[in-house]
Amino acid sequence: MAIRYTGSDSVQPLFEDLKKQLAEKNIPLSYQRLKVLGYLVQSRSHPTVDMIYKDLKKAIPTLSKTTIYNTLRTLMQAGLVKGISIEDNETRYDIELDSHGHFKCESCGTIYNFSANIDSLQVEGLDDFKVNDRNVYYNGICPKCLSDMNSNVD
Amino acid sequence: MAIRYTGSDSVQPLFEDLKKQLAEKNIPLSYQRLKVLGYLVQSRSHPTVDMIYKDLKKAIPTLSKTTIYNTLRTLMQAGLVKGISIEDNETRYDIELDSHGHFKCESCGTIYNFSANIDSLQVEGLDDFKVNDRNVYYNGICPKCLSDMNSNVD
DNA sequence: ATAATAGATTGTAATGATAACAACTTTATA
DNA sequence: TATAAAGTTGTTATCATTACAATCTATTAT
Repeated sequence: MAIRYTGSDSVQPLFEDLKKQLAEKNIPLSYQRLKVLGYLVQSRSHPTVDMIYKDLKKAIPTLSKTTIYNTLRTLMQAGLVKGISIEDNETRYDIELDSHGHFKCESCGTIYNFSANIDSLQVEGLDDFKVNDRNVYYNGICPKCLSDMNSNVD
Repeated sequence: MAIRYTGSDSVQPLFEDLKKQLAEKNIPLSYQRLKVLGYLVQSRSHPTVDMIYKDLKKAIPTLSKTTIYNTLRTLMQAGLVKGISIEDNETRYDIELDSHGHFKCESCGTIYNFSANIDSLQVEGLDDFKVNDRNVYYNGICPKCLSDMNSNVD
């Protein structure tokens, strides 16, 4: 399977580490920010702003969508969160961990992580460029949808 | 330099080849479609819909933006054109050639091509996935902006 | 050549994600 | 406790993209 970082045992330490990183950067963790960060850490589902909003709204009825946008911008500027846009109008957000690729299923829309050693990619002609970030996006059909398709063929 | 496919000598054959491909797929080339395709081939600048529209509007005053969208969708479905979305709300369009990476300058917004051997990338965990497309997106500062920054330091 | 039909183009209106902004609330500081 | 700074909220504005209906163009059959 391609999904990584899903072991629930790794969630808690990760969360603690992120909180520490924010403290070090003097970014105060309000209740809302804490919840957004916790959502990203625990779901690991590359959610959209709307997904985060709808889910957290249950626990925080006064929550505003603007706060989600603001918080995500703050977390991105702090380098803890990354926005990923795979040919979709809605940006998705992911905790910034060690380099990994993203696979988007064209059938169900799910975005999977997969292990990718970005240093192994042979590139040419970037000698004079200052590279800050490297992303790998794949598209295709995920195993789940592949088997669904096969069982629906008549 | 990272830019490829800019030799003007290669533009004409490329254009002819694309026209042939379209003919083979029974996609009629209207005047508008021809112009859009020609724009993509000759500029190789990863334009947005608006850029294409504004530029072609000069030559075709009756041109509609919807036609640009329609044409690009048609060309994408035919596999000749690819939409690329590097963390920007506006989709950019590129002629589909042999695999190459895209570099977006965070300062000036220009998107450069660079040579990338996507087969060399070491990935893991995609055995059960059907991969249809692979993309590599880099971010950073381009040489031009780098030198501008240096000369502006006081 | 002409009529019928399918497809392409156009302009307008609708949708939906994101940003701008001002008012209000909370937290930190003196 | 008073004051300032920052965070949150709701509303409004913006802008890319899509939906849709009307018009135009090209192709095919008569």
